[in-house]
Amino acid sequence: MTGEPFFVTTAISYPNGRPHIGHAYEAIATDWLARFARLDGRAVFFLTGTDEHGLKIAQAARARGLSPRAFVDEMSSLFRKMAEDLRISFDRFIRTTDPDHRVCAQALWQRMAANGDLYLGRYEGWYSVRDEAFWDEADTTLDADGVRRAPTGTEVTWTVEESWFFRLSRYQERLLDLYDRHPEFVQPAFRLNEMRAFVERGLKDLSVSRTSFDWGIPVPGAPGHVMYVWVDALANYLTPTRFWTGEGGWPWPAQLHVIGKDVMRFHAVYWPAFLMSAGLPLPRRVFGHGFILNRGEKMSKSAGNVVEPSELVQAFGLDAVRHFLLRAIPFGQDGEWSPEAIAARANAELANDLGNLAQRVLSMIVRTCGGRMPSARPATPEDEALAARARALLPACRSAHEAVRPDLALEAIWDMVAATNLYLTRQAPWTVRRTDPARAEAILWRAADALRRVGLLLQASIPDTAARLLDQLAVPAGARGFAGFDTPVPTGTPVPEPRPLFPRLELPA
RNA sequence: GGCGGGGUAGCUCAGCCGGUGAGAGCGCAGGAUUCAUAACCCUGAGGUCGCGGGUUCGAUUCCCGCCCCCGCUACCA
Repeated sequence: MTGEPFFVTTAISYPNGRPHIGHAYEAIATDWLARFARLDGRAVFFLTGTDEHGLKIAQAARARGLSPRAFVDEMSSLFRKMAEDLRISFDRFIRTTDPDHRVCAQALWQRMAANGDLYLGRYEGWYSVRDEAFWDEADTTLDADGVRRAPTGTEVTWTVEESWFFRLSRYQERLLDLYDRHPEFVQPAFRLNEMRAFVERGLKDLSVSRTSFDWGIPVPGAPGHVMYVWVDALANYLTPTRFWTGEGGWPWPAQLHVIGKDVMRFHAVYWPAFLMSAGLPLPRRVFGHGFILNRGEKMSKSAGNVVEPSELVQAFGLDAVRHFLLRAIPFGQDGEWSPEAIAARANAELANDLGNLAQRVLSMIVRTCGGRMPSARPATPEDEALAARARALLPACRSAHEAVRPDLALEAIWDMVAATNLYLTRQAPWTVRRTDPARAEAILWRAADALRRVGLLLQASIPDTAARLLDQLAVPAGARGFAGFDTPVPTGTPVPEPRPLFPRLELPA
């Protein structure tokens, strides 16, 4: 049931700018997956990090008057800090400048070369000396003065550069076969269709080295060449496996790569082709999530709507942010975000539905049950109905986890919270206890146990709040894994005086 | 242009292979209640189900045309 190891990754971030809510979203969603799997007793390896090579980094560093190395040291630390602030439970924060990653990327390269898939060729295109970059012809303009210019306004000239190429064209059939045999490889499903359509149109070989800049991993045996993005960046997933030594690493393949929809092709086409070339197993799945739009608009510096994750956490608290992102947006779709939406969701669900439920149940237990966990007593049909729902919650959440849909898991959990509130209102233990104290205790026990299960499951999404809830329910630290899902808190266990679980938030002015 | 997906209550969306009075959550308005974080519970809100045709006893659900939106259509990650 729970034996399968779970190696899960985010994409690595390109730290030429500061982390934004999009980075936070991917990290939080993947963190939910990792925490859930750990709670479910699986061996988890959660990898995230930064992709630090390339021209843009070198340019950004120069603009700051820093060496590339000094620049990425600083920028990467911002991403790591973000992950820590968001309580992302990564097992390794990888940097593509890490020594073992360099070895890994070169080992991958050599495997691909050994398979005859890398050859020296020429990369040609419209090159801007000022930008140090090639531009698509479609992006350039031929101005009235007869000069062709890049979007940046700099002059471009047709330039030929020596480059290593990967024989991607060899892999068209094998990729299509992969999509046919393992349609779950690319998710959501509509992305698979896009990837298949892309591959069906025919694949050209891929330029995978550059000589025009040197901030990158050297190509083995090819002085002057550094790897150009794909082999370097994608190899990060392989680095913790130490596949090149055959020992000491986390077992490959990864179960899941969580990525943004913008890097779908690189993970669903190039990456499996690289691995096939290297004779390595493929990851089980690649899941492309959507973007978080600020009031319906993509964030950009020019629009002045860039929000840093730390600001959100400061304004609303970490769990309000985590809860909103996981709950409010169907994972895989784009979603909209606003301060009002975060606060409204937190108030309605964390404070009112959940927090108030905990408060009403626990305060009655403390006040009317002598501060000790009551006992179940014979169950009524209403009790059984609630219990059946509660038991079904773990399987439902497991399904949502398997489907990479935290939103569906949280929907099921909040249905349970609502059912428990309704149960409590209908059973009215505050009235029953005047005539039948034992029955009132049984009702409170039933509600408390539903809350306990909710609390266990919420550890994946809102770990701080969930921990407080479980503390208040007197759930022992050793009984908080899903293995204990059907194990109630023993009758008679002292229950502490409850404190409001989650405060109502005021809207920022 | 090609391929794919969409346009359903103020907002976000459910609505398998056509059929009793078109749903949920949020928001809003009433009510009830007081165990509880003015929370929980109940009720209502009267939406051309994008537009126009067609098939059918009957279509939001099938077919055709049109309008609009979105994704993919290779070297910025």
